[in-house]
This record gives sequence, structure tokens and C-alpha cells, in this order.
Amino acid sequence: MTTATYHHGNLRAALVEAAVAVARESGPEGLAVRDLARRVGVSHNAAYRHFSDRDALVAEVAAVGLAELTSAMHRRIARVPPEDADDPTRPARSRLSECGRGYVDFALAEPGLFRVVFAAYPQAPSVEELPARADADDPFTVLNALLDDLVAVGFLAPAARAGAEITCWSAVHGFAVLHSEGPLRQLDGAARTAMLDVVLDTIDRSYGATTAGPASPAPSAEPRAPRPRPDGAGPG
Amino acid sequence: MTTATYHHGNLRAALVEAAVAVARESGPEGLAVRDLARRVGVSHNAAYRHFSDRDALVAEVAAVGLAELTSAMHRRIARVPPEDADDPTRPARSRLSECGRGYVDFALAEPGLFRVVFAAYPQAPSVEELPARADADDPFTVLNALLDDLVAVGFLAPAARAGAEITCWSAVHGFAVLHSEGPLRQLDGAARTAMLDVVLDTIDRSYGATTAGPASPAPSAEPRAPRPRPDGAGPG
DNA sequence: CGCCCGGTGTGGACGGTGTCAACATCGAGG
DNA sequence: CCTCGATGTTGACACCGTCCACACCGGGCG
Repeated sequence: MTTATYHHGNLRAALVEAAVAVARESGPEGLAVRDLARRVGVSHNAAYRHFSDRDALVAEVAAVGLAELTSAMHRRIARVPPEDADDPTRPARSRLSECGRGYVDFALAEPGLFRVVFAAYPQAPSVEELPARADADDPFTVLNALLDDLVAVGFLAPAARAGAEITCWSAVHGFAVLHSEGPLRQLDGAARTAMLDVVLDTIDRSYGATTAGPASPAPSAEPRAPRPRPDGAGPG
Repeated sequence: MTTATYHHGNLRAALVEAAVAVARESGPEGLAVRDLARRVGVSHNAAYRHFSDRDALVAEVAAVGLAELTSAMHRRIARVPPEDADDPTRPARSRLSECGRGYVDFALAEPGLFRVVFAAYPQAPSVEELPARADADDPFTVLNALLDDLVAVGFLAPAARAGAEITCWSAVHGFAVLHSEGPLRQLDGAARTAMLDVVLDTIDRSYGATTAGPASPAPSAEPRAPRPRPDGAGPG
């Protein structure tokens, strides 16, 4: 804690910290303003000097969770070897898979935080405004960059690029939700891993078919220069 | 209402009916036992003669929602013509797509009910016990039947059948969650429809590739046997 | 130096919730 | 007819979010 300068010092930070701890094991419905105030050793209502609403506090926790989620993805992505002698498309494809695995890992390891994140997730940016925030560090931006790489490498047909981000996000998010606290919550770990492999392979196979098969209009457009990979370790 | 035989008559049914109505527009967090009792014109606590818990009441609503969800899927599936002169695999493939569209339709049309369903969804049956309940009428069973059809028709390789139910469910459920009350909630209808088409086409293309090419995540850059082209899926 | 003001924390109140316990009512069956 | 069990009522308790009035305390101004 930084030096206590006032009555309590840094109540706001203490509240957020406590809230994150509670959210980890109870999810969003476990977050109660009064309870958090009690934990921090302050009277109820004190929190309202720092957060207009309970929702504002939850949003703060969601921001922390979102950062952790993003960093979990980055960590997984960074483990992929940058080159493959046999297949030049493999690194980009593996990065996409690992990105999904990082997402699911987080959802399973921190189901409470994960649910808080999606109880108050900010609007995903529209496709038009994406370039403007290409430097942002959130799961959707990371995913889009990886898909662009997949096109640049010549694996994903440019014509199939549109909507790919929604497809990947949907598949991985659905998997995460169904398994972390949904109807598939009590599958054992091994089966779960195998199932996730199937999901990711299904997408990979489909995207490979866009360049190889007769599936889409023009099988080829020359690959663009690969963008620098955002392997930043992230905060936390 | 059936003839009132007692103090109130059929309180239980009245409570469930009111609860479903509330859930439609407020989701699970809008369901309050006291409020429902008030709406039905009965004192609080009366409900506890019929439901042990608030959770028990929510579960009842979830059952109603699950039935509606299943029926939405059936309705969509039933619209697919049973035969296609050009391509014998098309009906089964279209049924799978329509099944997904029915799922998403329901999630978008009834976001509150949809969320109640997945706030308390029963455990999905394991693969072993599936045959035993092949006659059950729930989304997971329907999906499995359609995937079996896809194998029978020769479109989906038997080796790729395992895990396909999880893949399809994940993709469609994720899409539904992200769009119905998630970060993509304010996409306009046309874009949404197009995105769902992409998701479903991605799966269709991948499954079509399982009968033609190597099923493993091998590079598979070379062109493959001529597969009937999985162009836009449906009689949307 | 002293006073005031605004940021911060306190205490109380109101209406809402789930749930338990005691009581009242009413219909069916002995 | 009378009892008994199923059903509904009333009251209470402990929580919750939030609004209000008040108390504190330190820094900036006179």
C-alpha cells in the first residue's frame, strides 16, 4: 500500500483489491458493497465516496479481469516458436490456437472473474474503428491481429477473413462458458482438453480449406507483410 | 386456469406463469419470490409451500425456457426440404445449420429466458449415456442426432464425429451469448445474420473437408479431392 | 496564526430481498 | 362431526443498495 495520507489512506484501491479477491471465488453476484466495506474495515457507504454505484465497482473488477484474461492469452501465444521449417503457415496457425487455449484456461482457472468480465464487457468495436485501436490490448484486438497474420501467411483466404473474428470468438467463448460454469462444468480435465483440441482443429481445418479447396471465390491473393507480433507479456 | 379448488386454486402454476413472464423481460436476476407472490395476489412466503427455494422456482422457469428453446430449434429444422436432387448431403447439412439458427433466434428473441435456462442448466449427459436418452427432447440430444445423420449421409467422417457436438454447441452458444446480452449486443440484425452465416459455413466447410482430406491437423496445403462446394447454407 | 471549505468517512433510515417460525384457515377423510 | 394435513398469513431476522444529515480533518486563504 502506498503511504496512507488520509483517513483510511487509499480506500479505493483497497476496495478494488478486496472486490477482486471476492469475485475470484464468488463471481459477480458475490460482490456486495457493504460486505467489501466491512472487509476493508470501513463503514458501509464509505465506498460511495469512490464509486457512484455498485455497478461502477463491478466495472472496476471487470477491468482487472479483462487485463488478466488478455495477459493469459499473450502468455500462451508467446510460447509458440516463431518459425517452422516444414510449414511456414504453422506458427500463425498455432498462435491462433494458443490464443483460444489461453482464453479457455483463464475461464476455467478463474470462473468468478471471468463471469464478472462478461457481466459488464464494453462494446466490442465495430470493424470500421478497429484500425484506430490496433494498439489496444484486449482479447478482441489480439484475435483480430492473429487472423490478419493468418491471411498474410496465405493460410486463410482473404475472402474468408470477414466474420472470422466472430467465428473464433464465438467458438472459444461458448466453449469457455459451457465448461467453466455451464452444463459441461463437470467434465474431467483430459476430456476437456481433447474437446478443445477438436474445436480448434475444426476451425483450422476450415480455414485451410479456404485456400486449398474450391470453397471460396478466389483462392489466392498475395500475402501481405506480416505485422509485428504483439507478444507483450502484458500487465500483471 | 383450471377450477380453483382451494384457497387460491393453483398457486404453483400461477407463480410459474408469472415467473416466466418476468423472466422474459428481466432475466434471472429479476426473479424475486416476494415480487411474484405480490403479482399473483398472495402473501410472501406462500410460494414456499410449493418451492423449497428461490432456486427451485428459477429451475422451473428454466425448464419452460429449455422447452421453448428446443421447440424453436425443431421449428427451424422442420422447414428444411427432406431431399435435394443435386446433393444428397445437403438436407442433413441444412438441418444442422437451421438447428443453430433456431438456437440463436431464441436467444435473441428471448434473452431473459435464455439466460435463465443457462443459469441452471442440468448436466449434459456423458457420451456413454447418450443412447439411453436418445428419445429425450433437449437441444443437446437434437444436435447429436443431426450430427449422426451427417455421418450417415457420408458428409462428416466418422473419425471426426467425436467432439463435433461440443464444437457445434460451443460455436452457436458462444454466438448467442455474445450477441444476446454480451459485448456484441448492439450489432444490427443484418450484420448479425451475415455473421451467423459465416459461423455456420465455417463448420460446414470443415466437416466437408473431413471426408476429403487428412483429418489430423496436418498442414494440408495441397489441393484436395473435389468436394461439393459448401456454398451459402440455407433457405434463410 | 486562524478560519473555512471540501474531500472523506460515519451513522441512521428506507425499501427491497430470502428465509425461518408460529399461527390461521379450509377441505377431505376417518 | 371432528380432526389432521395441506395451504396461506403474519411477523421477524439478517442481509442488500442507496439516500441523507452529520462529523472529521487537512490544506488553502485571509
